[in-house]
Amino acid sequence: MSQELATRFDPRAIEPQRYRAWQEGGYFGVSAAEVLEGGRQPYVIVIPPPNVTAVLHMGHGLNNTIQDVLIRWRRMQGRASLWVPGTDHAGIATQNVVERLLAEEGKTRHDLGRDAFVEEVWSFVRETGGQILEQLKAIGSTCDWDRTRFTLDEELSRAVREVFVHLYDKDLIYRGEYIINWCPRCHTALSNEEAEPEESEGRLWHLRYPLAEEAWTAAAEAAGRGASALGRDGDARWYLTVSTTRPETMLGDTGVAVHPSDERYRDLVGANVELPLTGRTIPIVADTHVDPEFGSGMVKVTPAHDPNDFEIAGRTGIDVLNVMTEDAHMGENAPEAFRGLDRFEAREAVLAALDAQGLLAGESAHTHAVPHCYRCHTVVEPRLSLQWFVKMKPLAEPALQASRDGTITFTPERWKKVYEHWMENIRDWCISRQLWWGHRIPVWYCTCGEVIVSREDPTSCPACGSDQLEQDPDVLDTWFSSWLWPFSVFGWPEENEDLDAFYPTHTLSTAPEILFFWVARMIMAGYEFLGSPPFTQVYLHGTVRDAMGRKMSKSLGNGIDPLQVVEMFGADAMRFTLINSCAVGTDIFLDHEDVEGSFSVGRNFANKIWNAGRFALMSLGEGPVKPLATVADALELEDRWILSRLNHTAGAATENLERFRLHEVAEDLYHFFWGEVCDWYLELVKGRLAEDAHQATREAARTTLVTVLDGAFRLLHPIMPFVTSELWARLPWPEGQERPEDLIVAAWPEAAPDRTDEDAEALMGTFRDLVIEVRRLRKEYGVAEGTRVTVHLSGTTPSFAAMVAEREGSLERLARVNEVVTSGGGDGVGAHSVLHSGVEIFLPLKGVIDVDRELERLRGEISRIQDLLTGTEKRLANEQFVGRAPEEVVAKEREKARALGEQVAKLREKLEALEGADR
RNA sequence: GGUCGCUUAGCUCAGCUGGUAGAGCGCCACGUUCACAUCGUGGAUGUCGCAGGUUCGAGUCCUGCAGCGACCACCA
Repeated sequence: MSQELATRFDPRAIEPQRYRAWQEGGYFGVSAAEVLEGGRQPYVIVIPPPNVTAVLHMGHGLNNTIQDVLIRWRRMQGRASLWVPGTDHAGIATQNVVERLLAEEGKTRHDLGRDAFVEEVWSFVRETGGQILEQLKAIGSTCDWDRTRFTLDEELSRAVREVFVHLYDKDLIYRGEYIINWCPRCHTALSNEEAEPEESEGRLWHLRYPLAEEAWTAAAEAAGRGASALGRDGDARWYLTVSTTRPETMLGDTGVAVHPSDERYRDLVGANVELPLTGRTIPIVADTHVDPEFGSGMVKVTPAHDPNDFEIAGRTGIDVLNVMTEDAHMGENAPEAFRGLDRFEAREAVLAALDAQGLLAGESAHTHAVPHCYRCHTVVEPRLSLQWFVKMKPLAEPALQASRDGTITFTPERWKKVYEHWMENIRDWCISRQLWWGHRIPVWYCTCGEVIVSREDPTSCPACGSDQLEQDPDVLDTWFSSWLWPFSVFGWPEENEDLDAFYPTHTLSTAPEILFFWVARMIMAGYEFLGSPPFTQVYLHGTVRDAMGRKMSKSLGNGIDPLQVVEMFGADAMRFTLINSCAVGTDIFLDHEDVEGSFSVGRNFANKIWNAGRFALMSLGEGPVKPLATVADALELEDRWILSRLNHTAGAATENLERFRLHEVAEDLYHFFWGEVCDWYLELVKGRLAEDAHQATREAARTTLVTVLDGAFRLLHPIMPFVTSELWARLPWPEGQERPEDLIVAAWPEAAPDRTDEDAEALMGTFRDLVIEVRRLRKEYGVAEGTRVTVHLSGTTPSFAAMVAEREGSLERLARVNEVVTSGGGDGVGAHSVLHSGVEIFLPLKGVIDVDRELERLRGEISRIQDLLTGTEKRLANEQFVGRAPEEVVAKEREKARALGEQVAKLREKLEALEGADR
């Protein structure tokens, strides 16, 4: 049967069938009964739901591979391992996609109207949405697909509605006028997290505001005290100077502020200022927000267009005047000359108008961070508007406590601090979005003024009985459904068995970028609505970046398509490469211009596993395999050694998985399989597996090989499920031992202290030393590959000598040694060396290599290098050179001299070894 | 400005509780011995950012300095 296996691993030939077989075997699904009645311990992960319109990218590839590794590992441990999949309706993102499609037909969403547009989005989502879940199957994800959820499902919408009403009834949801981040293009509010600041070179303009005449006397005195904001037009009017990066907002100024303890301006507080271009008069007020040290210590206050200024207005009682429309054009409150202008046009116009009146004092360069819309990149406009908010402070308390007392852990741990810092300074959450796609806010307004917040759609007003109710037009922030995900997927608020069995979940794996957006809010929701944490371990993985360190993204075109990688090298290769690169807390670098190079580690390893398995299956033959216990007496050193190593590796793998040290798991398994099983065990055991080998030793080797491969495949399975299960399924099985029906549910190997064999490990270590040293000496002295050599050892211990005597066949095979003399000796021409164990090696070379020719070659080499060295030393002795050449050149020359000197010394040593002895 | 983190081989990074510096990729040489050239064997390359300190011993702990980065908050 083994002849069927190709010499190269071809993942396309096995992966799809394997996945189908698992699905048909029903290995992904877990029922509540298994936990509640069967007593199985659950292990649950809810997937971070990708956007319903998303296409798999490498970030998903990484995150979902991590989750699948954990899920598969726990499943093998016997846990009721459940991974719940699903997608997110992704408000703005999805609406944008459909709006763009409409735009291609020259239509806007307004042309369709709300209901038709939402229906359009639905049909788009039904047709093309969720393809990412299909793509997850190609990378091997073992989600329980029967539990797939969507944040707009009826069940989940019920949870959203319940939560809104619950919070509203607790006075934790309120509606208020606030300055929010507004995207004038998307026409919606953005949370702080959705407004992405970007450093930009801006300008700071200095504007002059004339003081009302009655304040001139005070102004003159203030100027005498060093009030730098004050100035005068010759002998005429007094004015003050304020600075701004957004001059157009001055049209909405309703005050000028100074710090209350700023002595310079104390007499001017309460005085009036004539606001240019508007004909309005505004007061000077005192507020602690002003930094007396910055600029002139005087600030223009625009409450409707700046969050800080809005707060100043709240404290000082000055007016709030909105001069812009929702498109960020100048609105009806702006002077007629500017009305209708876009904000940037208005900026120019205002500057020109001020300049014309001599009120522009100048400008200076100014670097500051300007927030942009995370979706469309438009400059965000702070905007006064009526929005719904959640009071977060009360929700944050238990969620903060959970981190502090260790109920919830963060990996890497540094995120704990970041999380706690954010929670301690939490702000209210603006949850309304001016979109059509999403959960409609469950609030109705009656003409009588009554506000109805209800779990069911009301038909009439409970206050006046009118049926003229109007629902709030806004929808909820996408995260308002996402934060309920860990329990809404199990049917909450309905009491049910799934919830009992699977909530709280265990691990949440995601990117640190959404720690605040999502993770923190889920924790708060868990405590508020179910009184318990939604999960107990938060694992935050790194970002996938390109060779230049840039985040992989569609817009930069530097992404690598995971499906392409699967097509080229297989899912196993991709999974291994990703896990092998994700050391805790570090980002992953892949080169999109060299996909093959990026994934060669995984591809090569998968191929290595395949070929080792292929060889083993061929060598094992068809006959029955004996159980380990029955061949115990016939085990050879290498058998005991590799079984001990397997045990050790299993222990390390378990420990590292528990601590999310996935990179270490991958690396350890790679070295165990390649560096120990393949490089040593298989090589050592080849002779013993031959048909004509001694029966007892052959059976011991067969049993050990099966045991080791079984163990190795189990350990590798979570990371490389396809190649391992394909080979595992073909392994012959020890007689009388029960064989699990599939590797995917085979028991995870747990380490046992009594399976560690210290003696075997130590002896094997010295044996490996010996082989490596002989190989090295052979190469160094140019012994031809096929030539056999004799090895003399002195200073051996009896056990070492015995071990070597037993391993002569192996030494022949591994190092082309035809005889080992352990009684010391070893005179004559040859190579000497000392092992770590202190044993001395002598390799006679007389008759093995042409000593005279080697001597001649060495002498030639030495004189050649000596010439180079002499030249270099001459240069270094030359004062002209050392004095005038650039320092780095001289340093390089010194380095060269040192290296050459070392080389010569080494060659001389070798020469002496060959010459010294009498031949 | 605040907080956190990073600086180890040409590149990307491991090195978890202090005990003789590691991996992958790349590089050099040799190799068609029947699992694998997506391979084998051997090799070269590091004053572990700089300066101090604790210790028998420090890449690992402490202090300072320099450079880089992330996040948060932003000063008009």
